[in-house]
Amino acid sequence: MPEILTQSIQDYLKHIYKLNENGDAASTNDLATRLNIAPASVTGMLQKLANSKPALVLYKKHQGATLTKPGEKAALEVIRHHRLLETFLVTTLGYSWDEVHSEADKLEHVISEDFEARIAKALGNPSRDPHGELIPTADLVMPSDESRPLASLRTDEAATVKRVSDDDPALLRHLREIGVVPEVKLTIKNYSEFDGNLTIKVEGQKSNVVLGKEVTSKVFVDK
Amino acid sequence: MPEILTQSIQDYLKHIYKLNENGDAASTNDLATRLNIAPASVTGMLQKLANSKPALVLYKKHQGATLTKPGEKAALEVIRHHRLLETFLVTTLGYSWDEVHSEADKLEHVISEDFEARIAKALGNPSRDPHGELIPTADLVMPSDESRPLASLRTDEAATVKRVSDDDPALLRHLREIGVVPEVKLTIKNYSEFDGNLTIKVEGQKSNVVLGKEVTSKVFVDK
DNA sequence: ACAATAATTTAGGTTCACCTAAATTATATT
DNA sequence: AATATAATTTAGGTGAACCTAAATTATTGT
Repeated sequence: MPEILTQSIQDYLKHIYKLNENGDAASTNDLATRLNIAPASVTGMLQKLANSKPALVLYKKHQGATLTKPGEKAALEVIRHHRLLETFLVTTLGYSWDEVHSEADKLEHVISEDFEARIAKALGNPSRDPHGELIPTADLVMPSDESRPLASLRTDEAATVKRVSDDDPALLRHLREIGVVPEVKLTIKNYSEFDGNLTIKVEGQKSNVVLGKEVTSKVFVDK
Repeated sequence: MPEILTQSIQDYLKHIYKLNENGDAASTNDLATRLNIAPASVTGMLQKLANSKPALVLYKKHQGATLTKPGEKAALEVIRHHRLLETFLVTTLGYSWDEVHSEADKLEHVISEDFEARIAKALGNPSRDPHGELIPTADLVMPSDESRPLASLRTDEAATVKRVSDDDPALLRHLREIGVVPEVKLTIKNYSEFDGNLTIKVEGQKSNVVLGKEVTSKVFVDK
């Protein structure tokens, strides 16, 4: 039924996409948490999205939702808008990387394809946003991502920061302060079995930092 | 009741403001036409806006609506957003003046005060948009406008174009073609009593043009 | 295996902003 | 002044996207 993709539907698809990236179907509860709405409301919407033609999600009771091809294309369109906008806000209007997320969350739903094309061109068709996150291409293909969580590294391993999660401004300000930004190299000095903390030497920083899983699961690196 | 100004309410206030500029209260029918909705829906919304606290409009049955102070401030905020955005799109993204209106109509409702401040600064706090329309100041005061419709001029009068209506792309393309843009000088060569047509010599153009009231009522000039 | 707990769904609202059709009120014509 | 016409309002919907409370289904610990 939704030949019109409302703002709300776009948000559902975007979050289902992100939850699907971790391998499994997006659960009702996880979606409710991320969308800040009641689980019961999510059930209703998933049923609607699954029964629309074309179906945007694949949904089996109690087993969460997965995107169909059309649903994935729609999700990638929103994500492309979001990441291009974040890049644009930083590059053109001097926003810092912790300030762009909420602004992009509102703008992503209202810009035209023309606007998208114009900022993409003005920015030189970037492949990553200011947080290092990959930008879907104009034909809505998500480039492959080799990076893995910083949390998966162990003592003496070295790697390069590729991207960080963009949705927590406080975390972003902290990461900037300790120099953990895309393309910076780092080395693991110690791994603690008990709490999963990592002691890390960051390229260009005098002293080591100790980061917990809350942080290291949101930073992604390449070897 | 609306301590939250929905997109829809913002649109009502903006259009009531523009209708009020012509001296009289905004009628139910005129609003319905401009908002592309049924007159009955307008009545409902005007009642709501009049009964909200603070009241955003002054409304008496069958006599149309006028903005209250809070309503006017809210309207000017939307208009400031719109006109700054139009200026930004033209200056920064290379849009032409006939392409910006619909994009700004969507963006005006979602940008933050921070975004507004950033583009205002980047543009050097402009006082007019690309169509010459005055931009309300940051403290939401509309600068006074001395201009009058081109349609009010008569044979041998000369004037400078100050602004043109921004909402009809086809008209804007035509005006650009014949050189009728802000700050251009022109002289009335003839006025026709029968149809109100004006024959006009536009500065920098070889031949005169004849414009009907549909056009001359949407171009504003200063002596 | 069975109860306790957690996750999910169903059922029955609500609000917002629109709609149509019918009734009413204003305005204009003669 | 009476009537035709136009503008406006009332009344009674609708669909989208939420909500809460209760019921159901899954999962987990012992």
